Amino acid sequence: MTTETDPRFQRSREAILNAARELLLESGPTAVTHGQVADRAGVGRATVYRHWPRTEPLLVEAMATVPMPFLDKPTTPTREWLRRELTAIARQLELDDVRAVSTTLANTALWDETMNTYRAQFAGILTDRLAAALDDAQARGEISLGLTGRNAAAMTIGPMYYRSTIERAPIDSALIEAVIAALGAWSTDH
Amino acid sequence: MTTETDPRFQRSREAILNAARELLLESGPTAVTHGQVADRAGVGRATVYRHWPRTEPLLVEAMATVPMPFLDKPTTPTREWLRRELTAIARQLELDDVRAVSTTLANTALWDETMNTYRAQFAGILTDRLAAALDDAQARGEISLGLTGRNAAAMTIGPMYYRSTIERAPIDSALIEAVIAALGAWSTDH
DNA sequence: GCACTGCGAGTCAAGTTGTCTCATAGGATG
DNA sequence: CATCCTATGAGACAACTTGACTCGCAGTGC
Repeated sequence: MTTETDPRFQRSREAILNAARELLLESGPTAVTHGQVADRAGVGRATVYRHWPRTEPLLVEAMATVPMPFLDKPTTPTREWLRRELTAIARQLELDDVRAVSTTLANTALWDETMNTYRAQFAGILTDRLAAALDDAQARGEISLGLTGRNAAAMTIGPMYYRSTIERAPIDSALIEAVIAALGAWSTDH
Repeated sequence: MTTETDPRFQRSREAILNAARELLLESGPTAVTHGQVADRAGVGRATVYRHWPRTEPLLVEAMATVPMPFLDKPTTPTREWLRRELTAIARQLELDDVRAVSTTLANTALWDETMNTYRAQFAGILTDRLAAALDDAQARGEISLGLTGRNAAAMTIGPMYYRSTIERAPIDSALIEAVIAALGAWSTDH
């Protein structure tokens, strides 16, 4: 039996990750310390140090346990798929934990390389999936794109992200329709 | 002579604010502690406590010393004014300190009421100024708005903010043109 | 020069951080 | 069931941080 498969190891690991996530959501990234995590998780402080000698990687892994909004596999018509997916992202952004994770990510990534890697990965997935779906829609003649695939992610998710994290107001469907319309000229016969 | 006008008081205050700002930009909000600020500012630790018994208000005031991008007084044609102002905001967002302040604001405001007040104020100024300028442009017949004034700020600043803080990539002029076009139907004779 | 007061340096208790040790008990193996 | 292995909890520990307080000094206005 290796360490990784030991049930005791797994139990501690899960308890620590859950505690770290709860602390992040309740009190912010600064609350994720070895001591507070140990108390919350009901494990010894030494155990937290054994699993994660540094808090940053623990915070990254704890954040990764929060279900983040990603774009699902594209369906046609692309416009309907977009409306559905963006509405889903809007709903997710209303959740405290998604806001906490995304703003913590954007902030801590400025000074922590581990966080920056996670940020780049997160942004890359969204950009790539949206660009691929839109390229496909254009190839099928559903849209004549008004901007590059690279700019599409910023143009669609950007306004919702800003509304949710800076303005801290709900995302109305008019905003979603506006960003969809802003992508280019949609053909009517789809 | 009151305390506030005492040059010694002012000198300490400035040195502390500068040190706090430098620490924020170099190492993030967690680096802004009484001890580190005192060392950096070249003042005694007790002096920092005398001026700011708690670190959050110090952090807020230090952040307020960073020149943030705001929309300048509108000129006509509104489209030109917008292009100029958004380009200025884009340039500002490329600066490390503006990114640091805005992401710190979005993140810490989730758990700190002082920060949340500052965030609301910041967001409100941008939203109001943009809405006023666009309403005026519509009254003058320069644009037929495709969205509410309330959604205009998210639609224009959102994509640039997302590009700069989540994607961490430069803001190209195509993105700026795209957000301007997305606001509505611009008349050609202006 | 004189009175005032902000300041630096230092002290102190309480709490935190990171490391280490050791007895215990959970779990695999036979 | 007996045996071995090892993750764990409890605790000790030094180093450091935090927040509060004291006091002599020196910059400042009069």
